[in-house]
Amino acid sequence: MRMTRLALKTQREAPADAEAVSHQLLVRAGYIRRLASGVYSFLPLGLRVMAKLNQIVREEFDAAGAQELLLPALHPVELWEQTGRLQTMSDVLMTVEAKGGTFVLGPTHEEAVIATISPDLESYRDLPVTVYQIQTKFRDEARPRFGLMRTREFIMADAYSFDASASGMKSSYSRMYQAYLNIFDRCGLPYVPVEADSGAIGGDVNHEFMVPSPIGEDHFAQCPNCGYAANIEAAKRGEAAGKPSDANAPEMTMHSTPGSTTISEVVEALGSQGIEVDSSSLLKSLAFKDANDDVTLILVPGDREVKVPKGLAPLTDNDFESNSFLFKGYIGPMGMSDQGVRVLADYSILERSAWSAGANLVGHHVSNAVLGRDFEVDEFGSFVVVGDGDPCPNCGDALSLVRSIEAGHTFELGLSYSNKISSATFKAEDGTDQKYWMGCYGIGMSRLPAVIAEHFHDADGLRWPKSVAPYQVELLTITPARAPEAVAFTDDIYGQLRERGVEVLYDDRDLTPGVKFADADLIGVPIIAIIGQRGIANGVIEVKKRLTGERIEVSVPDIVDYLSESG
RNA sequence: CGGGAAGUAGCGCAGCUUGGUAGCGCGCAGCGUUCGGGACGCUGAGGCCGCGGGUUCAAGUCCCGCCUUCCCGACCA
Repeated sequence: MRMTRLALKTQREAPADAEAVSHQLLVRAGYIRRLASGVYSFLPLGLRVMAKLNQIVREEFDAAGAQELLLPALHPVELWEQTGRLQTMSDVLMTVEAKGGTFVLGPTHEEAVIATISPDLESYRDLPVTVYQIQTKFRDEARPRFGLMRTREFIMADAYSFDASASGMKSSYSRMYQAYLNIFDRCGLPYVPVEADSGAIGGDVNHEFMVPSPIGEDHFAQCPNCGYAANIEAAKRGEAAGKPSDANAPEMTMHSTPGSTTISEVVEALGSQGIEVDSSSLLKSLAFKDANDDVTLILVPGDREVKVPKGLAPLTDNDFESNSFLFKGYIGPMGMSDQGVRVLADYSILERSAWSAGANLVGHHVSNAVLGRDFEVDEFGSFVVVGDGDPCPNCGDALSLVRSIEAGHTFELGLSYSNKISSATFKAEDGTDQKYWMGCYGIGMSRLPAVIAEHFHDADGLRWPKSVAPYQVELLTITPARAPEAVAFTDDIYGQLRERGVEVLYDDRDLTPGVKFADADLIGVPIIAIIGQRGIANGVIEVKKRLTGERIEVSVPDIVDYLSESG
């Protein structure tokens, strides 16, 4: 493509609303442009990058046995009522009122794919099948940000596997998992597959593909020793080398702490009475109820955030009334088993012998409550949001937290969707109707250019890896208006390279050299060939590798071969 | 949804305190000089100063309401 013909205008300054480097560079270099908050157009260069990424996904998904199709973006609202997600995902759903009724603008396509494909999957003989699409999704994000990173309209590659059994699902899952590894490898990105929480999607086993980044909105915990890696929402801590409880601690003592119902207030109230406590030596005792309204108490250190196990919900004011022995703000673990309350404690509770805690009496807390002497715990486990330095659940080494961007997510859904949609059945070998065992697999395609740009840039601009670059080679002529020989030469090799199928961007604009160099660096094509009268006279062409900054001279007769091989 | 900041030419910004002919840089058009790392001179085009109302002889500027955008938090496949 000749730049004199290319719809492109680079900008020297980034728009004021661009915070992230990727956002600034993609806008400045003319890859994307904002149309509304969280809504971006892909300009010709940006679309070429998307096309490269889409091709990588198609090749790897196809190789894994998946078949491409295209589902609608408009979904009849009834479909979403069936699975209950009209309510559970209402925060992000955008709807359209049309003559034919109400439609959901698909934020994900589990419902739509089942409704579409189930007529073709009537028998166990038809399974397994994996289908995928690359499609625009809509989510009414509370806060779009960082350019392409979090948008309200975005492109996702999403695949769905259908199997006749749990084991079949697992093998479909592992094929797609491998495809994911291949895809991120080919994008040149550093990434870590981590165990994840399934969130609103539901299901059991699932992995997120995380790319470490300072602008990431997620964190995962990683063990440098054994390789354990899990999203902060799913990460578990292990048991530290335990400290035995000290039964010789001073007697448990009650203190008056009126009006102190938060950790910091209690620390202050006790401190003013000369009792040395800080938030880490105060028990945070939180009461939850399960589906049967049975109460569970969870103990974590006062400076830690509790990670609530599935199936438990915080007590409401009504619940406090019906459990008259629980006083909000003054709950402690002492005597709870007598009340029929199950007491769970984080492993970290084992690391200290004497605790301060609520006294189960309004306006009072106790000090020197000792585990095994003054209170009992029914079960220890991982009940905190994991932090830097917590022991790894596998090997006990210190975990570290890594800030990261979620680039992809894979789920074993099991029967969770099939059970909610009546058409999700097939005839099994024994003649009975069975439900599909499903998996789903999503990659945030329109997010990837931003993730890659975050990783591959320098002060001068973008530095695309070859596999996703909009063009492989850029030809840049110096002062074309005064260098007819160089122009004729460049026209010639431009034609030859195109004949060989090399993707070439040709900066034939009659601008001062500085502007052209700066634009080349900004746009970030991996190989830049600089052609001037001077080089031609010396029989050499200067070639710059954008990624490394390396400059080499290639003799004129070799230049086409060189560029088509390295490009 | 809570807290903060901002909307003036395609982009980046000044002008608002103290009301009186709307400016600068980049970009854009023309002419000339330049030409291996974002050159220079001259000329020119381009504005519902976010929207609506109010105060005033007069509002980009003061007052009220609304809208939009960005940041922090909450939320979140």
